[in-house]
Order: sequence, then C-alpha cells, then structure tokens
Amino acid sequence: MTEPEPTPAPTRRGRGRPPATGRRDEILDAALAEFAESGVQGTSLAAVARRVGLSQQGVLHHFPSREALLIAALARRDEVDVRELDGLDETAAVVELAERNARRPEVVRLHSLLTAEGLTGDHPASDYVRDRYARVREQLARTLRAEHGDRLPSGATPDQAAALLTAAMDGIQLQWLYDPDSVDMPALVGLLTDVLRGAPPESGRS
Amino acid sequence: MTEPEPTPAPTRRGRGRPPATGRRDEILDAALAEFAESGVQGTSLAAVARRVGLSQQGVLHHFPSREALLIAALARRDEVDVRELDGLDETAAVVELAERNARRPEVVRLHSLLTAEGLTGDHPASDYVRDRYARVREQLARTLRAEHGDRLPSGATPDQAAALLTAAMDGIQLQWLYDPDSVDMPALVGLLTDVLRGAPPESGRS
DNA sequence: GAATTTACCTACCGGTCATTCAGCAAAACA
DNA sequence: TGTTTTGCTGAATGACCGGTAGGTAAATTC
Repeated sequence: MTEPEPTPAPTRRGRGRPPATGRRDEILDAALAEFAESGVQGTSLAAVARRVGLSQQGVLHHFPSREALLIAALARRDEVDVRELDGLDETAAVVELAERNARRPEVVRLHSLLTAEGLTGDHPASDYVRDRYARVREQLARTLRAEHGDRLPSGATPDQAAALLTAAMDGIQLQWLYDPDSVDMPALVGLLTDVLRGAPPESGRS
Repeated sequence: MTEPEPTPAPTRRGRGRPPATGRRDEILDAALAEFAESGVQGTSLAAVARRVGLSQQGVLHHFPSREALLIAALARRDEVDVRELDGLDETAAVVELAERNARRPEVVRLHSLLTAEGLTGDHPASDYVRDRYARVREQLARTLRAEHGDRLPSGATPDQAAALLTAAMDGIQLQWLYDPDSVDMPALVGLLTDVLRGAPPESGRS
C-alpha cells in the first residue's frame, strides 16, 4: 500500500476521443490468465499481447510498463478476492469455497503460483500475498471466535485454527493441482473443520 | 523417471587429466541456492556461474545445457529429501521435521518455490514434485496406519490424515516464510497431529 | 472542418538469455 | 617429451526481453 492509486483508470481529459475502458480489462484478464499458466516471471509482455490480439506496444500503450501491468492485474484480482472473502462468515462456507474452487483450476493455479512467487525478492506479488494472508486469517479467526469463543472444542485457539485452515487449503490446492482425480478438496477441508471443531468421528466422508 | 542416469558423474576415460568431481557439486549447490532465492524460472546460467566464481561457459562445460543443470540439481536435492523422509517413521517425527525446517528457511523456500513452479507447463520440477508428494503421503499414511490402524481416533483415514498433514505443512511453511515471527510451525503441526489423533484438548501450546 | 485525444502500429535500441566454437593451461600417462 | 584429457576463458550468435520514438487512423469537441 505505497501508492493510493497504482494505475488509475483513464479519465476524460478535454475533448478528443474518449478512452475505451474495455481493452484495459481485456489486457488485465489476459495477463492474469497468462500468470496462471506460466507464472509471473514466465510471462512476457509479448505473450499477454498475443492473447488479446495486440502488438506488444499496443499493451504498453495502456500500461506504461510491464511492472505497472502486473500491479494493475494483481489489483484487479484483489477486488474479486476481497468479495469472496466476505462470504466466509461461517465455518461451513470454507467447504463451499473448496467446492467452488474445485470447479475453477485456473484461479487456484493463479493463487498458488502468486503465493510462491511472492517469496522471491521484490516481487510485485509480495504485498498482494501478504495482505491476502492477513485478511484471510483475520476473517477466519473472527468467524471461528464468533462460533466458539476463545477456544475451540478441539483445544485450538481461533488464531491457530485459522492459520491451520488457511494452510491446509493452500496445501490441498497444491496436491489437487498436481493430481485432481485423487484429491477431494471439499472432503478434506470438511474433515479438517470437523476435527478442529471437535466433532465426533462420523464415518461418512470419503 | 524417464532416464536412469540423467547426468552421469564423469568417469575416468583414458590417461589424461582426471576429472575433478568437486566443482560439479559446487555448481549444483549454487544452482539450488539460486533457485531458493529467485526461483527456477528466475535463475540464469550467469547467476549460477557468478555464485561459483566461474564464467557462464565454465558452468556449461560441466553440464551440457541449462536444462541438464536444472535436472541434475533437482536430482541432488532429491537425495537429501529421500533421506529425510526415512525419518518419518512415527507421527512425532513430523513435529521434529517442522522444528528442523524452522532453522533453515532456504530449504523451505526452495521447496515451496519448486512446488509451485512445477505447476507451470513442462517444468523440470514437475516430476520431482509429483514424486515427492507421492512418497511423502505414502510414507506418512504408512506410519499413521501402523500407529492407529485403518481409522484414526478423530475419524480420519490414514490417507486423509496424510494428505491433510502434508498440506498443512506446505501451507504453514508458506505463511511462515512470509511472516516468520508470528507463525510457530512446530506448534501448529503439533496441534494438527494431536487433533487428528483425537487427543484431548491440552491448553499448553501457544 | 480544425483541433485534440485515444488507440493503436512499425521500426528500432540496448540488454540479457542460452548456446556454440575455438583456443589455452594444467594434469596425468606413455 | 609428447599425447591426451580435463577445466576452463573469450568471443560470437541469434532469440527474446522491456522500452522508446515516430507515425497513422479514428473518434470526439469546438
């Protein structure tokens, strides 16, 4: 959060031709799709341009530099993320999220790749991931605390359970991406939530 | 496992100067260190060369191509991995592993980066990660089955518990790498193993 | 219609990338 | 001593990278 407006949308400035906002979003979506396939480091301006059917310089017309494009793309992704996070107002919603994710591997891939790439020095995804972790764990801990107070039946604190749930979701996603058929994301997430809430062993889930 | 010997160690062939095996390993270690810092995609031959104090061509003398170097480096890393996996012969060992990992962030970084990068198309780390996942989960499931039979007290099957434990370790490592001070890896891993084994809530761990 | 602003494109530049080639010094053996 | 093999270096190549400069067509206002 160093800059208030990383890449402000183009605004009308005088009389000339009005800016077409559609292309901008097309480019951002193409960039995010490319990230999910090849990673941020592995994505070139040319690849993004090719995807939207523009020349490399056409892309550079909408975003002053590669870096600016990355940041804008992450900001766009962030909007969606924030909206999804609001849905986690009860523990069961985590399982629903896992079910939804199981139907959109590209999003999961993008998230997993960004999380790891943010670890490398001065990567544009670093802040995005850090913020995301903070928000997710906080939201999750709040939900757990509202449901169980300061200590879950299993003995875990809300903060611990939130960290574990977040971690498990990330890790399960990785295993699922490597082998979608033999990893049942919702079942595993559901199992963990049950166990953390100290639910009695039901022999149901596969 | 396509090739039996990806990069065979140099062997004496005639009378001339004997090959010095030391340099090879130096280069591989430098490559792995560089991967941990910048990722595989972000690592150039020049960067590896600089780290060992050689010219780019000096590195290429020991390995025919960049690709060969990557594969050899991953194979080297794999040897260590296999040895560590043997130690997981009881559930408590997972916590010890977490404690050990908390003292060597570079190894954890390397592992996390490789796991994610292996997701991108035809990446040399793909096979490495896939094999690793298979081994870890199998070993873990075997240990859990030996200790608890076909169903843990919490109701989870050994396979489920193994997947969850592996996932949680990976996810916790990510959170820890982003914020080492506020994430207690061994505590969280210990908590999860306790919960999975259906242990009564002890108010001990922080 | 003139002025202006957007939305591109082609051409170009310097840097970095992996890879190849030619060569040289050191080390072993005959 | 001569030969062979290893372990390098220096120079060159072509692909690709992000970024700049300059130009053109379309859209909009005056």
